[in-house]
Amino acid sequence: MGRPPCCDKEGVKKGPWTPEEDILLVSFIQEHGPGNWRAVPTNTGLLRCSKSCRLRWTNYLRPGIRRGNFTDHEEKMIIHLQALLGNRWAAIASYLPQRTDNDIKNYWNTHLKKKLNKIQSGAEGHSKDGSSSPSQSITRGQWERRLQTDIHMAKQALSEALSPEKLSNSGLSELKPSTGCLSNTKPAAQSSTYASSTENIARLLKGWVRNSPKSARSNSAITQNSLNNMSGTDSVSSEGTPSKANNGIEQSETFESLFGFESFDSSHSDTSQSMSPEASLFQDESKPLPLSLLENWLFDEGVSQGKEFLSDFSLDDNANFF
DNA sequence: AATTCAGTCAACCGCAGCTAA
DNA sequence: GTTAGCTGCGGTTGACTGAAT
Repeated sequence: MGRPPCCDKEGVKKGPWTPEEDILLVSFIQEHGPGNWRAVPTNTGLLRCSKSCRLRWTNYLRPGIRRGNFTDHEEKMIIHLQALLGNRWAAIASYLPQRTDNDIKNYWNTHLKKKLNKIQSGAEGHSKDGSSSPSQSITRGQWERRLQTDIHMAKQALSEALSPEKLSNSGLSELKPSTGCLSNTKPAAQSSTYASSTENIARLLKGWVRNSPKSARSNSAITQNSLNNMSGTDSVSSEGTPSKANNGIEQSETFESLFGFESFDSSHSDTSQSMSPEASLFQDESKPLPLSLLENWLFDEGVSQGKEFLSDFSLDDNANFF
């Protein structure tokens, strides 16, 4: 009612972003901070839909994004979190603040799925029964035991993964601040057309915090920063004040705070409407979320949502198991 | 050297939830 | 209370690249 349309379908540019477009977008965000995406195309002159601008920012230009090779630890975390959370990439990404949900999703689809399939088919190859399909070849009991084992391992690995000592000692220690806010591990594949320009964008962003964006951020912007990105490397902290996080320089600190769930401090309480259920749950805690809470939540919701596999589990089994 | 194939990933699409008018 | 817009999310697509033939 009376609102201008999000983006006109005609006259909207699609496809890969050019360095010039990125610069426009970054300069706008430098000035105004992320959020209010609707205003971006009109104010910058970009012939892009606001959605596209947001995506470009969150998946590519946002400071603190780590690109390229996933560490073993990250890989394990993704596998285990996926086992627990399902394809909730945004939720998973919140545990890996330097990775975008898109990246994690891509990595899952291109690497991990295959890897797991291989492992699975390898395992199935051992349990030969010959007469029926692999999935039918194991008895229900065997299947349940295997599932229990998997879940147990996932649970263990997740709690290990989320323990601070592990974080500092593990591959995640690689999350130490790097020289640039944008990745320097850009795969060669992309470098041909654009990698060098991301460096330029990175340079542009370096002065971002110094000229920190106007703190006035819409709730949605804060929500986006705190949840979608969760990196804390956006210049807008909770309460909309410039944080000391700057261009990914404070990444390890960010990581700490993430895993301490400090990002969900009470100042975000007004953003809960747009949060995912798990995010809302976390946010209400405003302190480290015990794994058991997460699990409880998962099982509260999980049975009804895509976790039907658990419904074959007796509740007693679950109770004993967890 | 040319062609085909497979892998990767940035970007788009459509939906759902929320909010403003 | 209703409608329409905004944002976020997950699934999917398609362009690009390198390897294989």
